[in-house]
Amino acid sequence: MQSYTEENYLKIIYHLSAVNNPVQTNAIAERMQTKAASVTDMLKKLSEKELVDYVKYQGVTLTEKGKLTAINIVRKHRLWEVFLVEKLNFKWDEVHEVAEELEHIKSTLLVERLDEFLDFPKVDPHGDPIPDQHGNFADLSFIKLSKLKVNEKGTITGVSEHSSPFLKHLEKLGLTLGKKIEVSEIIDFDGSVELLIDSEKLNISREVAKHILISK
Amino acid sequence: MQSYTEENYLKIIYHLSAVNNPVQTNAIAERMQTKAASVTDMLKKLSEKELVDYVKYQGVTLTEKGKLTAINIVRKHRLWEVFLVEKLNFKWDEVHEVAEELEHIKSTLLVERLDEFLDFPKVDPHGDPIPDQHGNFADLSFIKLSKLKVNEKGTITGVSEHSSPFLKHLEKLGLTLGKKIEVSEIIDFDGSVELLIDSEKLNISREVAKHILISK
DNA sequence: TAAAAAATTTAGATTTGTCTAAATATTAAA
DNA sequence: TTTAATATTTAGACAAATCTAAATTTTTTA
Ligand SMILES: [Mn+2]
Ligand SMILES: [Mn+2]
Ligand SMILES: [Mn+2]
Ligand SMILES: [Mn+2]
Repeated sequence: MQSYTEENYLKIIYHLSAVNNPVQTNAIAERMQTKAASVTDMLKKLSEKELVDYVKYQGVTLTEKGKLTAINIVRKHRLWEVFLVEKLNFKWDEVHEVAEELEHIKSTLLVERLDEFLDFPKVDPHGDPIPDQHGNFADLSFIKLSKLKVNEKGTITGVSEHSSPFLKHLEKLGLTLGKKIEVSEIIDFDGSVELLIDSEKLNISREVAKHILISK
Repeated sequence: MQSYTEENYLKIIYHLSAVNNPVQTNAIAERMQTKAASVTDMLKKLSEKELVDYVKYQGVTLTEKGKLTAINIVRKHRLWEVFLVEKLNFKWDEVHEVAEELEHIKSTLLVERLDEFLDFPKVDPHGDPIPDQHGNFADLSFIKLSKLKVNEKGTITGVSEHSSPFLKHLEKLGLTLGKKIEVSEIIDFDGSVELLIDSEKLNISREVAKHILISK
């Protein structure tokens, strides 16, 4: 059994390793809002428990056991986010903090019943895929909206930035999951993107476009 | 803000003080499954935070602030139990352990939305009253089934023992909340009670009868 | 009311997770 | 390829919550 803290380390290592493997001490420290020295201590402990492979100065990789543990936490996090939005009418920018706490509740029965109650959702309110109880993800293919060319069409199916200000901004612009969009123009001057949504024109910054995920 | 551990102490002091006020160190130690010395340490800390009034060797009492904190945890515990039974099809003997974890989740919005989602329940799956957000309980009056005389009738509205074996036993006997019963005989020999439920006779031990709560 | 028993507190350690400052290793630059 | 910069680890401390063993206080019993 892992502590709350150990679970958070595993989850963060899991997310970071998607970008860069093995994962570096400083990267973990930044995400955990702690100091590198504390991370080193924890890596030794997780290594002792065979949840990570850790080589001094070289970085850390999850073992199979560590990976499954991490994925299970991600599963719980995302299921709770769906619950909060679908059943308790939370906004998509309000769920993350609470899910950070709920993801540590231990009962397996609870998770499986929650999954069933929510009708086995495949994605969370931000379009992130929800792994099944064996840790398998349905593979969804996304493209960044910023990669689309003029006249290309697609549907908003995710976001790669989860901060409340960003999500609220999208909401205000009407850029929510499921919306169909078409790129009508890409402005030379600043790279901003002009979209057609419901036959209305809308200009968004390149920065925003980079964090909107599209499927065709 | 209190730690998970502090919250558990406050909740236990709250429950114990209903039986015996001020609450004694050893009583707390037993309920917390810890040692008296650890309790003394924590009482000093809670006293420091003005959550309890503590006099060395004399025992401890909750302050108004401590009491409200404790009641809020009880509120969350019971709401989550309702959720587990009503929405996730848990049995009444399966909910307590999970609720022990869920009761510490911090979001106020979550609690109020959950309350609404559950349609503002007044009692939990064991018949225990759920306080409102201000800490007020609807006052329900119970009598122990063991206090009823022959020919008296009533409805099962609660239990005063929450262990899984006891609850499963009641379930098997059909003695669930809402059932109407009548005492048809009290056996001299062992004090056991003969009931009429749905015109069927059922004999239960005095020990069981003591933990079933009746309203008329 | 003095001794014995029970309850409680203090003293001193331990574990977990954290920190700062100093030492060491790795990587990048000159 | 030596030096400088960056990344990481070690050493030593600390706060929270716990424990055991010993000391103290309160309560009960004789
Ligand atoms: Mn999230
Ligand atoms: Mn999410
Ligand atoms: Mn309970
Ligand atoms: Mn209950």
